[in-house]
Amino acid sequence: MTVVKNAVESAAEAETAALLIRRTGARATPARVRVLRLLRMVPAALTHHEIEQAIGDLPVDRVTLYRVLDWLVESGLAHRNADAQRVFRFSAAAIGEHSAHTHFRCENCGRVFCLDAAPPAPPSLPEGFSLSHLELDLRGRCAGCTGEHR
Amino acid sequence: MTVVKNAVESAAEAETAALLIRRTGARATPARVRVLRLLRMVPAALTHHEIEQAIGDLPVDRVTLYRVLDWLVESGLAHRNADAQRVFRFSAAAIGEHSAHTHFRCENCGRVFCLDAAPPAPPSLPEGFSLSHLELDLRGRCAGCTGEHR
DNA sequence: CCATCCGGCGCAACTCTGTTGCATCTGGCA
DNA sequence: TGCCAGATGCAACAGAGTTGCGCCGGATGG
Ligand SMILES: [Mn+2]
Ligand SMILES: [Mn+2]
Ligand SMILES: [Zn+2]
Ligand SMILES: [Zn+2]
Repeated sequence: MTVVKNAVESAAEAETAALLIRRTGARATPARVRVLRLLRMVPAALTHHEIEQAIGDLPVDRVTLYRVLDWLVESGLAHRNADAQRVFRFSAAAIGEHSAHTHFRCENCGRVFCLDAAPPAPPSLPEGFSLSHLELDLRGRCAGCTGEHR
Repeated sequence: MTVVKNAVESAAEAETAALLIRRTGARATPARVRVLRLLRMVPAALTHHEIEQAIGDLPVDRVTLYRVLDWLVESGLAHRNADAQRVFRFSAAAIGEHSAHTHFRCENCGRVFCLDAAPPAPPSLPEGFSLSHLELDLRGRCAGCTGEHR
């Protein structure tokens, strides 16, 4: 019952991912669809390694996965940022909007959570300075990690 | 004239660095003093590689430099954070005050400027999240780099 | 249908950044 | 000055990501 429902939802999610990919003019290959679907369904920023684990059955080649992730970032469908352990983490981009938004990074598990709080207004800069990027960097412990030992 | 003055200032900076190091109870070794002095004099967060270049004469062993940087971070004299290219960058910690303040990083020359604008108020977090660090990350072009080609 | 083409894939080898093990050396104190 | 815990230097290692190149298979045109 729930199994069937999940399977249907799963297929729908895959189709959505495929559409988003084709919309860019590129091919909706299995690797791309599977990775984008995963990123869109998981509320966190995942590492290359975590993604490899998560799509364990029918494994994707290591390099292919790197190239899929590069392509997703380049085409605007995903974000990449280096975590505190200097490993890249990938998360699905918000559909319509590329606009800046606020992130919370858990210092225990390394995951990144996207908050819907609007970014703060930029402060006044010294004469001659120009701003191209503004982001509020928030770190601490996520709900899942609060109260865990160490 | 200016040469002499710079040399004196240079020695004074080195002595300050040595004092800060001894104050922690550890040895003020040449490598530690040279690295901390550099970080304190440069208004930017530098990579291991950039630091190696900057203290070019009398080179420090690669591994020793890594260990010096680890020690500086561990002892609270420097900060480490991974940049967008997933490389660690190191900067001197503010002496008395660790309080959050606003930084502007020039994407052309890489320098970091400390603004006196107060950091924004923290947004409300999801249930169970706790905040330990808040920083406004501002990037763009500094006054010196505005209007330069590329 | 078939030929062709080109984007994507798989594998191997490589680079870059940082770490670990271990022998040797030395800063700072007695 | 002599001592020795704590630093250093060298070599080997590890993880994350990149590059080169030949191959494959889906799209496209006849
Ligand atoms: Mn996000
Ligand atoms: Mn600062
Ligand atoms: Zn967490
Ligand atoms: Zn600049």
